[in-house]
Amino acid sequence: MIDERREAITLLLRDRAYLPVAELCKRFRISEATARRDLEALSRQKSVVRTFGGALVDYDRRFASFADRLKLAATAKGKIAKRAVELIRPGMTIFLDAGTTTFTLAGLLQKNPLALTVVTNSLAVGEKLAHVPTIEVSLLGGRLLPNQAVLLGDIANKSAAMHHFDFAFLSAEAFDAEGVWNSADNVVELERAVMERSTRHAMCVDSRKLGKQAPALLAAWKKIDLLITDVLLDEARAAGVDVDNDHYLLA
Amino acid sequence: MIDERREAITLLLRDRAYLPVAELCKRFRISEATARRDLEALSRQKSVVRTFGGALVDYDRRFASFADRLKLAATAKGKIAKRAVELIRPGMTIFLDAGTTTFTLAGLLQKNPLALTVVTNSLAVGEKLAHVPTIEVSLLGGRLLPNQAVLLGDIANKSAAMHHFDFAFLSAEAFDAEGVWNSADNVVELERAVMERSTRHAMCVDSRKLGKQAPALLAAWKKIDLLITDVLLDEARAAGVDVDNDHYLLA
DNA sequence: AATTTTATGATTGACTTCGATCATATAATT
DNA sequence: AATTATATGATCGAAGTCAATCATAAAATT
Repeated sequence: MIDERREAITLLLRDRAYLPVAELCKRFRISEATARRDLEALSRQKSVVRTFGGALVDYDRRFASFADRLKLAATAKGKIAKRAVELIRPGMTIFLDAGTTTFTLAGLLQKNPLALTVVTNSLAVGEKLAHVPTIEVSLLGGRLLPNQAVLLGDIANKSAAMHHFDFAFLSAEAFDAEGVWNSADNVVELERAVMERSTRHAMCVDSRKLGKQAPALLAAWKKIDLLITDVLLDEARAAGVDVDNDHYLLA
Repeated sequence: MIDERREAITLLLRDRAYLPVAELCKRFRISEATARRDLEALSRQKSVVRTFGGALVDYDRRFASFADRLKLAATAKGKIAKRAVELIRPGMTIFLDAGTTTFTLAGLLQKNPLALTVVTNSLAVGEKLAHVPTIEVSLLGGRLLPNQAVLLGDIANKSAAMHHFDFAFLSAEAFDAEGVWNSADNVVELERAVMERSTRHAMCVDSRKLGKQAPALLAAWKKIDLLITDVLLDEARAAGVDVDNDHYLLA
């Protein structure tokens, strides 16, 4: 009973964006106290955000704990993103991967607009830049993953082949002596398709990911154009990362 | 001064989704009264929605006055959408066009889920159905139009060719003796590309659009599989609409 | 059946927000 | 410079919201 109701509330919230306590009472024939208790419970489990007098969908929740991940190593991500934008020249067509670092990069582009074409498989990135007048945004096609707002799959891979990128900014889950890793096969398949269509590409990974592995190997070091990270070159090399100065950028 | 500040507020809100009055005061060194006046003004011009203690981005505004258009002829759209879902069988791959009627249709699918593959060029439709467990959602690729959350352009057209649809549900701006019309060339180009890849297609248009024209002719009547509308067949034929009973469905 | 746990509704007082009103300050117009 | 219009801040009573507490009802456990 109680779980059903709370389920119904989150469902309702998905459509409504905002839900006042008073309306909750009317809709479910519930006292204010219970309504508040429901909202408190839901906000505790992070599926909604409380406001004074109501609640709203955690906007960024649509991107599966995106907000939380954004906060992790936020300063490192910020530095990496900053280095990355410095590589971007007006008129370029760039690819922005799905990921928190590239999302941060998109934030920088939004604040300091350049004339660009941006292609992405992330709805978060796309929607962030769609309003910027100087930027033309294209989305890849493909399967829309539930709770992630990311496009993947065969069609996404084929979609990538329909573009050419001057620069691709890719994110990753881990990097070690073998190379750069990511979370799933379909993710690295897309990233490889993008790399093939790019003049240059950069891997944007922060120090938390050094020395780790993830389920799918994206690329060995010799295939990687540029590593942008907050790890010092010496430290990276000590961990077996096979990059030289020409393929490395300190954030 | 005042306009700049209000501009800044909407900009801030784009990132934040929610903005409490108190924070507004701090950020802009402003009294509560002014903060409230700003929010009231912005909500009057519909760019934000007021809540008790703050304001939030008009969620649906991301889809350019989508909310307003949804309300127009809502009952007719509801009926049309209902007729349309009745045509959908489990296992089908269907295309849902961008538009308020097809968005309503998506709402019905969300409430009464079938096992389906849904392809769309509308982010609103895609995000609405992405969470439904039985439905696999694919987005077309293409240019993301600012303030519309719709994918269009050459790449979108080519993307359409990567699928095959058992049924395509298309929306339109107008219909008269000549056929069915829509708002722009790039819109009808995509719709034609979709029609070519569909076993069947249905035009979903409500009575307000009868006897009108729009900038681009989508298709003449002889090329149209099915018209779903709340206009009676006799009335439609009286207005020159060249459909017979086999190609017509009353909503 | 008795007992414990959980969910709910009602009440309370503290706190917050609201809109209205008024006085002041700043900007625009004459 | 004087006047008018607009924007702002402060105050205040009304109304709304909150968390806490308590009593009751329903459900689960024994």
